[in-house]
Amino acid sequence: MDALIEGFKQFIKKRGLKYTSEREEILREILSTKDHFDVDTLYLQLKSKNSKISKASIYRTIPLLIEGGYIQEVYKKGGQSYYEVTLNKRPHLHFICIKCSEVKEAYDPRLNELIDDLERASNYRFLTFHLEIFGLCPSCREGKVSHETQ
Amino acid sequence: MDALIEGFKQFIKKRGLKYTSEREEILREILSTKDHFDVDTLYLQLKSKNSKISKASIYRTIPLLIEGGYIQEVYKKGGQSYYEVTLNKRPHLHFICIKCSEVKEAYDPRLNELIDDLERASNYRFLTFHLEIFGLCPSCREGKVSHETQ
DNA sequence: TAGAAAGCTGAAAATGACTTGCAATTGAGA
DNA sequence: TCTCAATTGCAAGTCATTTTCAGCTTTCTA
Ligand SMILES: [Mn+2]
Ligand SMILES: [Mn+2]
Ligand SMILES: [Zn+2]
Ligand SMILES: [Zn+2]
Repeated sequence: MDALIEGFKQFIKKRGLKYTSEREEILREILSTKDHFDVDTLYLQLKSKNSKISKASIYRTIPLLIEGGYIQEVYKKGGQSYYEVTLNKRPHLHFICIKCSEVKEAYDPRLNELIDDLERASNYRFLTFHLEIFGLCPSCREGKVSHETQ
Repeated sequence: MDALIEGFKQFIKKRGLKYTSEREEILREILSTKDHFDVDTLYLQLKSKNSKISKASIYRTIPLLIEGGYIQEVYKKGGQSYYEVTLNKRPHLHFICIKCSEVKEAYDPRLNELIDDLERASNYRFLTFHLEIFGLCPSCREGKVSHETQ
């Protein structure tokens, strides 16, 4: 249906890999997710739709999706990696509340400028970056007790 | 000997904790380290000096040192956390080569300005941040075509 | 300064995210 | 349809970090 899905199929085939229903299903589920996601959440989402896909397959598919440019790892929290769909996303930073674990995105053109400048001024080749700011979100700084907690 | 060590002792006692030789030894070793370090390296360093301190104690002491402002977690690499002494360090970013794993620090006042601005413009309380840039270091980008993946 | 309660410590077991081995299954070209 | 390498689910394995627990210090008090 989607040009994106078709592109993924071509990407997979071009690499001499097999285009499986599992791989497509995983990509479709990810594309339907607007938020950041981790493997466990994705697994449960698929399971709730009666999918039989295993976590192992998700773990094996994620590197492919990253190499294909479909998703990116965007931050780590509580020992797990979180990802998001790359499409329609510009580089941005993540604020992580150390109390309630809420994550919020923020964009600032100065960040991209800064990173571009740093790359130009160096002999490095920059590929991606993570900017994670840790602190207290508005409600948690109010000394409220959070019920969501980790 | 050091005012820093004495300050740590006060910090520990003020919290109603016990000031043990292990805690002091760990702090001393960390202060003698100029570079970034991880738990394993620190453990082996201590061991090579005939210290009997266990990894468990290191893992238990690190949060205290962070809360006391003596060290900070500065990035994660290969599934491990890396730390550095906070003293005499300004906030900075880390460039991580995805090929050789080399890590290099970089400072840019614009980064701090940006972060300060973002905090002022929000209702968040910022405590720390990690800016990790992933890419290829000068020697690794020299097209030594690698088949070693990544 | 002895004695006891509260904290600590090392060693080992437990955790939890992620990876890997393997036998059965499936995709894709012939 | 046949063939076989790639892929999958499951279970076992890794590995950093956490936790359990019994013995050992630190502190406080009498
Ligand atoms: Mn994001
Ligand atoms: Mn640093
Ligand atoms: Zn919060
Ligand atoms: Zn390199």
